Amino acid sequence: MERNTRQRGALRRAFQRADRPLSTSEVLELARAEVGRLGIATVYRNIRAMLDEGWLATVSLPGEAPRYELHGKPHHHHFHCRSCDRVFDVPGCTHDLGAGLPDGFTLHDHEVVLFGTCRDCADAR
Amino acid sequence: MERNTRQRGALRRAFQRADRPLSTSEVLELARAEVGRLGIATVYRNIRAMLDEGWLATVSLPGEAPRYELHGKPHHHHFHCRSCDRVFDVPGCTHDLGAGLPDGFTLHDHEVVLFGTCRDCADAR
DNA sequence: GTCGTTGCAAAGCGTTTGCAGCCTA
DNA sequence: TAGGCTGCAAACGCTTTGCAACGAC
Repeated sequence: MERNTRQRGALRRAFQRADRPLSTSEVLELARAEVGRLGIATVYRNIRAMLDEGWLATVSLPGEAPRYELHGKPHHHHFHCRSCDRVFDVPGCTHDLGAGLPDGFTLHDHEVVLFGTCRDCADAR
Repeated sequence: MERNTRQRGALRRAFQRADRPLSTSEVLELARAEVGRLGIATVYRNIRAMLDEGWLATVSLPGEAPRYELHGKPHHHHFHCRSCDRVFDVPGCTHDLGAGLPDGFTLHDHEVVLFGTCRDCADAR
């Protein structure tokens, strides 16, 4: 039976409050605002548990450490700001990605990552 | 001044012969057919050097170890077969990926990965 | 009081670095 | 022969695991 510990609660709230996918270190930092002695092992253990239970979804970007966000959002892609290294959701998907696929290949799924500069970083200049 | 060692030659030939992006362990295995005592550190050092000199390009897939292929191919995306785990090039890019981007965000670059079944795996069933 | 959970530290694992010896030019 | 290159092993950074103590129910 799962117990509602302070640590677990702080981690869930961190994800719920975030408007973007979070890395393990980002979650650790956010949750430590509530639970000062929170250990990194607890973060990893709970993220895995939340993935298994379907509460979180993995956001893996090419060449980047995986990030995590609440599961169940409608289909969307991700924008990676090369300046601040944060990741944002980009709603919708109107692209015809199956075009140009070699004969005999079957498309099941896709992953689109956009790279550029977010508004905050553009404003900061 | 760069020297043409047996190790470096074996690594270059492995990439030239491959028709798909190779991981570090794949290159190590292929090059060891020529140079039995090849060390993994030499593989990493040479891959980095070949990237710096622009001879190789990184192919990073979400949630996967990076792979490398010859640099200079025209813009293309990658198809990852979930059955045989091989990666294939998909030529062309006709998608309007900037659509739907939040205000203030600037798009510099993008990365598209398609997942599915390749022809070989489809035929095998 | 039980036993799931936590924090710490040690262990793993893939990648990088230090160094003495090797080998190409 | 000089000095770039290599193999080995140790160092590194991130993630996982072992274990005794903690605390939710």
